[in-house]
Amino acid sequence: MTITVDDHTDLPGLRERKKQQTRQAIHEAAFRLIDEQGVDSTTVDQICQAAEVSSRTFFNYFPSKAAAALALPTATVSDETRARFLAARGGLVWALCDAVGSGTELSPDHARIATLVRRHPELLTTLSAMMLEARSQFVALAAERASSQEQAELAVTLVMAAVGRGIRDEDSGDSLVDRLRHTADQLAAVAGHEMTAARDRSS
Amino acid sequence: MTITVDDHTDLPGLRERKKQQTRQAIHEAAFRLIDEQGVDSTTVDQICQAAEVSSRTFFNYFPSKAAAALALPTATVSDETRARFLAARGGLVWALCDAVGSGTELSPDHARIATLVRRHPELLTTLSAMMLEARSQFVALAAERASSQEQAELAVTLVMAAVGRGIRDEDSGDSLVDRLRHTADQLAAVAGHEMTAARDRSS
DNA sequence: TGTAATATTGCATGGCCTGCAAAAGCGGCA
DNA sequence: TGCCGCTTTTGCAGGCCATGCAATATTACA
Repeated sequence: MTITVDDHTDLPGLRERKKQQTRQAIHEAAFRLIDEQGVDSTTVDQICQAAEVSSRTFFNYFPSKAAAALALPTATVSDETRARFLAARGGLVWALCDAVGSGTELSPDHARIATLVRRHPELLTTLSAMMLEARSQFVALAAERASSQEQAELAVTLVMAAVGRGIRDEDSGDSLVDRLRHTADQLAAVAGHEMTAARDRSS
Repeated sequence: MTITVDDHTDLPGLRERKKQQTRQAIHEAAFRLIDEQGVDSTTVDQICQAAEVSSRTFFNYFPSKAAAALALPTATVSDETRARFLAARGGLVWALCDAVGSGTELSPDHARIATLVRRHPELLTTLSAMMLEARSQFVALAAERASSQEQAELAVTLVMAAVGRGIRDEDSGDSLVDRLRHTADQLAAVAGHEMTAARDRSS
């Protein structure tokens, strides 16, 4: 007789738990060391020693030390995010801020990561590379609600640009989603203002 | 008796000319090989062989093969660009489009480079890293005309976001500067539209 | 022509990252 | 408990990228 646990909770099993544990250990070590010493002065081997894994294992989990320090989920649009986006009321950009923001926010400790990025701007290139990676997915998502492909791309471009700012001022009590919306609003203001004036001028 | 050339044209001298020539040779080789084989399949040594320089010399000119293929000028705000920006009429974003666009346009063959980037998206990360590098300079520039530091940063954020788009549709006959302005305009439209609606809703 | 300045090169070094195959650990089953 | 299939971890080999240093070649100029 198999002694399986009776409840229907998908308990992950020892295997999966250990994997997450290893991943977390690597991330923790990378985070701490890079925060203390900076990116360039920290070697992968150092991180491996601290996390007690082989360097080969390290690269099974992360493609680079910077990625390990950030440990952002593969910025994939989850089904849940997608459903919420499609159901959300409000405009395209408004809803997109929610999708992007909450997706990023999923990371257990995005506040810590934002601080790390602020203290070590070298990480910005890695971060923006990751966002670039995710971009096409968000465009596809946006296209499901946009009136045109172009509008979808523009909206994503705007929100992605806002992320850079939204991550910086972590201090304000607002959630990342709200900060994204606020920044998008400001961007529209700073441009729209004079742009409409310019359009008048040129016509 | 010194036999100096009499005219006041700053002719560069043999030394400088050779340097530019070497730089150009490296760029040309990197461009061609990467266009043919992709970034990852092209090694620095291949580029060096094609350009007939040692690999050590390669790194005296460019920090990476991707940078060599793009060969964008160190995206520094030239005095001329700065002067034109300060003198320009029109709004902050409007003028900034000119500064960023013409600065990028200085590259002798930005059209070729835009095509290369489109054909090899891996180069996007390098490109955006370069833009990130230049960002602070443009923020400083913008601050000289902006009413606040925040406005300066927002304006630069917007224009930089537009660059990504502006580089893509090289086809339209417009200049990069005009395309930047157009995109900034669109961005403002796509956001401003619903954002003001949202603001009304939340108040 | 001779000297100073600068550019190029070779060499050594260290770090990053990947593929491959062996070893170790986990999961189920009798 | 003991065995078998699967997944993860590890070691190793190897290639590439990138930088510092010192020697050499080239240019500038008097």
